Amino acid sequence: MSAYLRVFRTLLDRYGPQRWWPGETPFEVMVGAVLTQNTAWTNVEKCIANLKAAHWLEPDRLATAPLPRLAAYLRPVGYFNVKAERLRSYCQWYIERGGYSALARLDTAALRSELLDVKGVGAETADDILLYAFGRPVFVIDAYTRRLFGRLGLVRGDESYETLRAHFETSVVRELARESAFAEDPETRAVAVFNEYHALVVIHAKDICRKKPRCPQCVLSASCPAQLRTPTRT
DNA sequence: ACCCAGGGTCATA
DNA sequence: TATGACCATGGG
Repeated sequence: MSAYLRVFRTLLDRYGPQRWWPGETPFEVMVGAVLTQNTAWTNVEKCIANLKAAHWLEPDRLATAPLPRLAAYLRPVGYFNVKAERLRSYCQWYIERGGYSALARLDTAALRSELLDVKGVGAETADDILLYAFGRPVFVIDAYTRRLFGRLGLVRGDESYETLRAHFETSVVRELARESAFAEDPETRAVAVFNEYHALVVIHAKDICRKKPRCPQCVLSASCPAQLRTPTRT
């Protein structure tokens, strides 16, 4: 089996399917994607709970929200002034563009372009939304992905976001095409694997890197000097 | 007390 | 194109 699928299988065997993204609706996924920027997910959960309790977890409500009050609900995620503005401008765009059903009619390239035009939505947030809210075949690149595959020696890690995304997408799709055990069409298969793959990378980071004492095989934490180059043996 | 967290924008060279 | 400053709370 090829390198990227071997890593995928190893993580899947260890942790099982993650069923991402955590969130009950596509809109909640979008909100979480904005709020989790450089922030621990446990803090995001508190803010989602705040918004739900206030009945503010709706596009119309957030699009017209007074920034000071919205920022107060968002306090636990940090950067709350910045994120209040980002979340509100995202919802304004979301409503202007016709909401989910209208956006879902766009092809993936057009939808990404629209997302990137929203202030506060960068490459990773856009891809989180494309993959986990719209079900598009996009491989999300984050700091964990760079660290893990960099330390595995499969990439350098300092490539541009788009370079890495194209690399992972083509590599995984190519490796999947050699598998004969799948019946679905290639795009459905890619979405399912990209979805699980990113989730497993993040779960692996939370599992390994946060333990104390730190796991000596850790390849994800920035503060862990250990190098693990053969984690994919089965 | 220090480091890190499922980034992004803006100013500068 | 590529760094660096900045945003800011919460848990280890």
